[in-house]
Amino acid sequence: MQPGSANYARIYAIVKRIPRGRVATYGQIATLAGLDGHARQVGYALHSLPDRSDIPWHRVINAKGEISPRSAGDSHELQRMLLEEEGVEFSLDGRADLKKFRWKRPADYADRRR
DNA sequence: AAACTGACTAATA
DNA sequence: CTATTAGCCAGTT
Repeated sequence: MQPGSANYARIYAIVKRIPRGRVATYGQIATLAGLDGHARQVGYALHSLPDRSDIPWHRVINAKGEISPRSAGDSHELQRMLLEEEGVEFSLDGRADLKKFRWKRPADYADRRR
């Protein structure tokens, strides 16, 4: 983790809630985390994430339903593989059907905290 | 401190 | 479908 982890913590908290076989977009995460408009920040948070963290970072993809390629040019393949194992299917273009796999936060989970 | 960068998104053309 | 523009804002240099 890194400086200013206040926001990171929220982002991670949301990502952690993404159930198996589901994905969420950066913008969505940002909004759910109360950081509406900070989509990029979400990307940063995940970027700084240690490899063996318990955060299912691979379930976070961009608004096109695609896995965001990064300069490093490696882990995004792994990401796709992980998602496919969870049941998320990718078309030949490497896109997932957000209509089907997009995670939606349960409306009444509000009291679930503690 | 100013400029640059970036796992982004959405609206237009 | 691609290209362009603009909005967003923290981390790095």
